[in-house]
Amino acid sequence: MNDTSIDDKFLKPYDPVATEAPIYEMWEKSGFFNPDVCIKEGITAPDAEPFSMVLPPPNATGILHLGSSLMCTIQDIYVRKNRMAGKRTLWIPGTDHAAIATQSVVEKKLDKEEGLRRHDLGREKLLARIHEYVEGSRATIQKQMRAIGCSLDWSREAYTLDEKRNKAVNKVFKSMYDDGLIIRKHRVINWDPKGQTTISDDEIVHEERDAVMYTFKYSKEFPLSISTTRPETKFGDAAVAVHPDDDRYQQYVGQTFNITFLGEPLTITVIADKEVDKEFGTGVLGVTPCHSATDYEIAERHKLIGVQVIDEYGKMMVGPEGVKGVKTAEARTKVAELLKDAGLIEKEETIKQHVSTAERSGGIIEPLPKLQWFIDVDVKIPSRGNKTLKELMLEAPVTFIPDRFRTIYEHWINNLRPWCISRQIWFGHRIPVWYSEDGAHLHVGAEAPTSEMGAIEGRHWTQDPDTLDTWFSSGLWTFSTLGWPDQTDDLTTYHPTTLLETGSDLVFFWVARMILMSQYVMGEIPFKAAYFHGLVRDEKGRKISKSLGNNIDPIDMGKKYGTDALRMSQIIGTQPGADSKMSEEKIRAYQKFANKLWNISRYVLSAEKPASSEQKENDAALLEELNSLAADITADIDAFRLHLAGEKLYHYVWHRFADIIIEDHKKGVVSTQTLTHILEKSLTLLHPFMPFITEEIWQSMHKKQLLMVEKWPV
RNA sequence: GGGCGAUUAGCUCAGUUGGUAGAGCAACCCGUUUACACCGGGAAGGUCAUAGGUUCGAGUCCUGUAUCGCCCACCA
Repeated sequence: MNDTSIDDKFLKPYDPVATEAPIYEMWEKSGFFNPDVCIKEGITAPDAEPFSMVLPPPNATGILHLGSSLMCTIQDIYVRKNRMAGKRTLWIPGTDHAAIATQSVVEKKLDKEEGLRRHDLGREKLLARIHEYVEGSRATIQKQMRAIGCSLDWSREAYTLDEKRNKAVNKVFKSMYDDGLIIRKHRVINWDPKGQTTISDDEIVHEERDAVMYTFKYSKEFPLSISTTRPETKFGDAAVAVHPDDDRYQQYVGQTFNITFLGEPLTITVIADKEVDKEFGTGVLGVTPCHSATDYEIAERHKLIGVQVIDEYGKMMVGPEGVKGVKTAEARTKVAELLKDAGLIEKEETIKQHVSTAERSGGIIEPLPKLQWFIDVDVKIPSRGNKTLKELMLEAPVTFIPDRFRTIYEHWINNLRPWCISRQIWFGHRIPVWYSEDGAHLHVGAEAPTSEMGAIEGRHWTQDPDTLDTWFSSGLWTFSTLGWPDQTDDLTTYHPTTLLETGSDLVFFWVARMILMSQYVMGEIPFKAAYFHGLVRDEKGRKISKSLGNNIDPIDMGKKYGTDALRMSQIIGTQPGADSKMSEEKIRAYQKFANKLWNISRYVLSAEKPASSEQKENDAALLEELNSLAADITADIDAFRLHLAGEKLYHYVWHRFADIIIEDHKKGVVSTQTLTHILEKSLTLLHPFMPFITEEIWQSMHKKQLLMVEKWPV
């Protein structure tokens, strides 16, 4: 008899647009994205092994790009496979408030559209506008994640700046403060004159530029010549330093000179310090404690104090006419001219120089002395076996994929300096520190101290105006999303998380910070393995950028070729840690594959069904082959070889199933029963990679259960 | 300056412990319209960057070189 019930939709090519949204809705309604529902419905055993991941929270400013869709696809493959394999599987969504990034986007928007600056609105109003903006863009992000097919547990969604996460942030801050890890101190920090805030060492991008190096003397009377690319800073010099073994200058070491530098009085002490390179320039280093981190350290060692000569807007605070009040770049030229006029310049040469710029604003970093909050990574922590944060990070048993990232990570930790965590912007977690009116007392906590808390009565307390580096709250993500500081069941079950998957550009910013925070707060690693994907580039291998206009919108691609085709095209040919190239042509290739699968299903579903079960000569061998494929695919996924798993499935479905097995069925050497079985198992194995079309076909086979929770066949 | 990665068919890339080079796309020839033209069949295409070494045997391991790329870095 003929099965006439095959759906008419199979008579046409596969239509992803009509299919995908209803399928996602069906999944979401089932509640199976939430592991608790899976247990309640008997899909998952209550004592099954957990599998958990956090979604790297996209920036609240973000729209989805090809990097995000690759990330979502990889993670969704793991989540779906493990859920099908019977694990208690949890994947937590969220968004990142991305402090500086978001505030600057909104500020630019306000300036452009309404001509408003941050101080026109004030703190409260600006924050309200930012929150409004963030709400809108979070909704977009959620929609996009659904479009990619992410099987995220939306009931557990989190936001790095929501109330619960704020509670976690404040608690960690207090605890780190009490342990002496968070300290407030004066240091030369990275000041971004454009963004008007400090930034951490990691938020600096080095750019190579041409610069003129001047070799000159402060004055005629001064015996030593120095070399610098920044003569304008020399008004702040406190010393000149030479190497202790440099015979040329030993006679001057220890002497102090009171001189005049272009009309400004300077007191210069000659010191010996091993930091100085004898071979560079004249071998004499002008020490400017307030405007160079190196010089600050040298000065500290020799107990010298410098004067600040550049302000927060990058303008000169001292100097003669034409220098004072002028921006540094301009002042530099002017000082060079004045030195030339005074006959003090000995040499001028153009050299290549690395300039530090702020990652977000592009502003040229001005090292300035400031009182800021830091996390010290070299303080012994009694509650953690007297180990330092550095040690806790180094010994964390986290597997890196590919493993070369472990070396990169360790190298970074070994060179880590105190992490500056305070920012002079308004959007973010407010530093939970209060100062008494007279400045003599300090209180750490979310609220101003009350008398019960042992505060001194009658004092007026003001909260620190600064906010925290966005990575402080991101660092808590694996446990703050699971309910910490409350001791929740989620925390017990799902932490440490099983896997973290993210871009290789986040090794330091985020991955290292999560390991730091989790090791300190939880006393355990945040995840057992960290998997890194590379950059997604265009077909010519160029970075995706606004100025090149080479952006490919994954949502558009999904509509045009099908989300499954997009997912496959991003997985195949992409190894962990390596950059990948994307083109529409590649996506189109997998659209054809989706359609092939569609037509295979059409054939199988309309194949004549035998009255009773029958065996054909090729059946046994085919089933054995399929079992071995399933084992192979499982091993590939578990060993992070998604590109191989995807390729093998593609090859099997097209060149074994379609080309050979179906043809053999036509010849009568394969039973319909076996054919149907092969289709079902192929759909199951393909489901994590191509969830929409496989579910759609599965549903057309009149299955009671969703393919999404079908048992993984190994 | 330090570290890392890549180099395989025209293009994009596989090649998991060393055992006679693979796929997709493009191009070429032929065919088919009752699963699929978003198709089928066929043929073509590579001294695996380069020079050495280890081995019975190297795309795969070791050393050097070149080119490209990335990350880190307080030589002013």
